[in-house]
Amino acid sequence: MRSVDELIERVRRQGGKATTQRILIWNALVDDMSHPTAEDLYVRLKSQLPSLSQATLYNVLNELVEWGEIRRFDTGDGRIHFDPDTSGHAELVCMRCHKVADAPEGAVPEHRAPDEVAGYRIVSHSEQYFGYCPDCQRELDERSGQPAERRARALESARARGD
Amino acid sequence: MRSVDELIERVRRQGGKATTQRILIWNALVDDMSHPTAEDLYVRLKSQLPSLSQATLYNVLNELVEWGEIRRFDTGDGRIHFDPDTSGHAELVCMRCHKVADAPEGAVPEHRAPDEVAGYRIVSHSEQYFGYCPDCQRELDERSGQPAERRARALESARARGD
DNA sequence: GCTTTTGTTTATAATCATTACAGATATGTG
DNA sequence: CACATATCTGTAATGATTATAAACAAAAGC
Repeated sequence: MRSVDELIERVRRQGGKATTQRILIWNALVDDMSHPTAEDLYVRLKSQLPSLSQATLYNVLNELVEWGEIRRFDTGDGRIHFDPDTSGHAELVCMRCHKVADAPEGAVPEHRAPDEVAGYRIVSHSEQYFGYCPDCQRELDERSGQPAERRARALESARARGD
Repeated sequence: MRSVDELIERVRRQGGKATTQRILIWNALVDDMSHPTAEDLYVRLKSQLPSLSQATLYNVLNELVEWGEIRRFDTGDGRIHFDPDTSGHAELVCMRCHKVADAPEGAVPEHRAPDEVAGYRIVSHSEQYFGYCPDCQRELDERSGQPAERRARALESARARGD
């Protein structure tokens, strides 16, 4: 399902309604490769539809996840990130700054999920590589000579600054 | 790192201290294949060390994750689950009841993470298959003839009951 | 062994993402 | 056009996780 028409068809088939909100959210998401959080999307969508409530956004995101149309994943930053790309690629997640990047083609094994595994009906699958991005490696190395306490404090304030 | 001695050595090497709490939490985790949440662990450990605080548990879990000694992952139930098994196997997660099972050997491709991908220093990796477990498939099928509203309500109360 | 240093723990308060709720609204249908 | 009902909105509630500051305990030095 990549077009709005298919979304509408699916909703209707289940006895649901093709609302402005569903269509808006789907359109915002379908081409978004930035791994946005719910908050990211809310800020963006609010300008297009000022009446939009967070509850609706969460509801629609959850149903899209349940249908396997988008994926949700955790990067360790305390929010859920969403991704419309269900093609089977992996993400690279920095455990220090929580940046997310798609693993470059061919860098790691890729594969589609089977429809069924051990009796489970599979609708999506998700793979993440956790580690430290080049920038954070550099910063960690610079601090490695310092006493442990200062190191910890520096790390904390780096987090506070904005991840 | 699979023994307490190695844990202690690692902590010391970083200028840290081998505390009762770190050792206790590591021991509780190292053989636990149940994909526990922080709350699960807290309840269990509290009986062994009544003074243990949640903050400490979270601190230690976070450091173990940062070291790549355990993995954290999201099942969609609103809490983080932890797993000491870093061997590269995948999890099966039910999107309705949020049960977690290890994918059986050979059911899906398995592989170790490389140490480096696209400049990221990788310390762990995590793969989940999301879908519906046999039990939930059965329940969803039973309800599929009913009007949409009743279906939604039934699902909600199933969630409320206890996932 | 005893003291000092400093990393860690504890208890509690605060945060903040997400969900629940109840009334208002909009969609699809006849 | 009117009806039935799925969905939306705004707000309150929830609950997992994190921040904070004082108390504690491990390691190092003497």
